[in-house]
Amino acid sequence: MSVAYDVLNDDDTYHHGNLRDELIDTAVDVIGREGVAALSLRALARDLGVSHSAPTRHFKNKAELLSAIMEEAYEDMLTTTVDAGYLAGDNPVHRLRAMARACMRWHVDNRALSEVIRNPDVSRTAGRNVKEVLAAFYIHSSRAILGAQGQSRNPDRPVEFVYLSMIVSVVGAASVLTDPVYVETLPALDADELIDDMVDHLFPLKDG
Amino acid sequence: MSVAYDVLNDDDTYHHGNLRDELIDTAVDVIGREGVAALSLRALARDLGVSHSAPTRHFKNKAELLSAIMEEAYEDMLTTTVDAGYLAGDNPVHRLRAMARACMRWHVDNRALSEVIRNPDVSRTAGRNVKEVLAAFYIHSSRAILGAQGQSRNPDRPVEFVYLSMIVSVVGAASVLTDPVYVETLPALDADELIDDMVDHLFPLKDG
DNA sequence: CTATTAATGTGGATGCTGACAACATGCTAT
DNA sequence: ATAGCATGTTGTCAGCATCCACATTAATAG
Repeated sequence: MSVAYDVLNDDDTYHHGNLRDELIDTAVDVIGREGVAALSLRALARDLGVSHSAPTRHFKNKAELLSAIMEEAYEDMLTTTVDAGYLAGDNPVHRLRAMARACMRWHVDNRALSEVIRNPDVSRTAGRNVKEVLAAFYIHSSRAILGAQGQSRNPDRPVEFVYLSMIVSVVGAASVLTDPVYVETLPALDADELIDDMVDHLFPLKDG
Repeated sequence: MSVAYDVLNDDDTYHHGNLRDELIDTAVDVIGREGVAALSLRALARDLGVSHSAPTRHFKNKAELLSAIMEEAYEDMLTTTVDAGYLAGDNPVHRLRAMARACMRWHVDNRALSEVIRNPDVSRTAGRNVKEVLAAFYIHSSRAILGAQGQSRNPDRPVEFVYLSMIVSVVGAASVLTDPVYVETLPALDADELIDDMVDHLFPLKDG
């Protein structure tokens, strides 16, 4: 009894074919433009020309969609950061600096994803996957930190604290650099300069 | 004791008497327990034993309520930080350290308020008031930073960058210390220790 | 002290959203 | 071919934000 459909969509197949991925993509799009609060499963479905409850097949609810985005985001952040470390060569200090810089840049370059993983309402739903990624992140980072400490950078500061300083700086920079209030309040806030400045003070090139 | 209770119990007055303030209070309560996403004007109205559209008289919509909370939060954060600076005495380094520590503590001690002012969906609605508070915050901070630089702390680093480092550390620490994922992932994460450690590295007591 | 007005709270209506259930379609393997 | 499964559709319901007309109280002017 589906003649009505053919009138509505001429060349459309019944199945969308790639709904899950496109849901995530357009969701990230919407978040980047209007924020997490503006996200609506029904609006997403409309945008993709699909019935209002089609997303249910892929994400039981809104929290699950955001959770999936968070997982992908964390994985992307991890690989980006670790890759930058390896590309930086063998000098431990250079490697650590490259990792910190890459991680900060990732947040600035992926505003929407960063906003999602920094959202408490989302991170409250984090599962084992996310925690494993963060554990891996900690391992990679602490290895690099130990290497840099071998070159007399903060040699007697506990590794966990150095790691936390890095994370805190990254997350804080992401918050400040993407927050419209700070961006408007502070004159000439250039992301690259701030990132360089912070990395220099976290892990200085010269001995301190 | 409070008027609200009498209204709830038997002495049914038509007017609530203090609805605006109690809306804010219980909203902060809810946010602290369940997060911003769980906030609902109707649920607030129910909790306060008032009709579902009574809040409209005080806040046109949810965004306006959150905006009001943000304003109060910023003001509270400013005065707490500035007061701590004055109480720390005349030594500029001590003063700056006290301010940074107080600001971090404020975020940790006021999880819900901190969550609100770090929420991009909320800060997008920030008005002149909030921006003026932040401008005042910058003035107070940069004065303290200039004083500390007179004692050879980061003497040739631009004031704005030192200020931003402080803000970034504060905001980042707030994010990390209140994020369940990080709290669970990292072993024995003590807020006080981390704050002390970060303040020591931001504004060291000894010359560096 | 009273009458008028502004502030505050009520109740109902509408439209959007999340969530669930029953049904339809197309792919794949046997 | 056909059974089973993944995917998409329609229908429905409850919760919520928001708007509106109306009721009650508080404040104030005369």
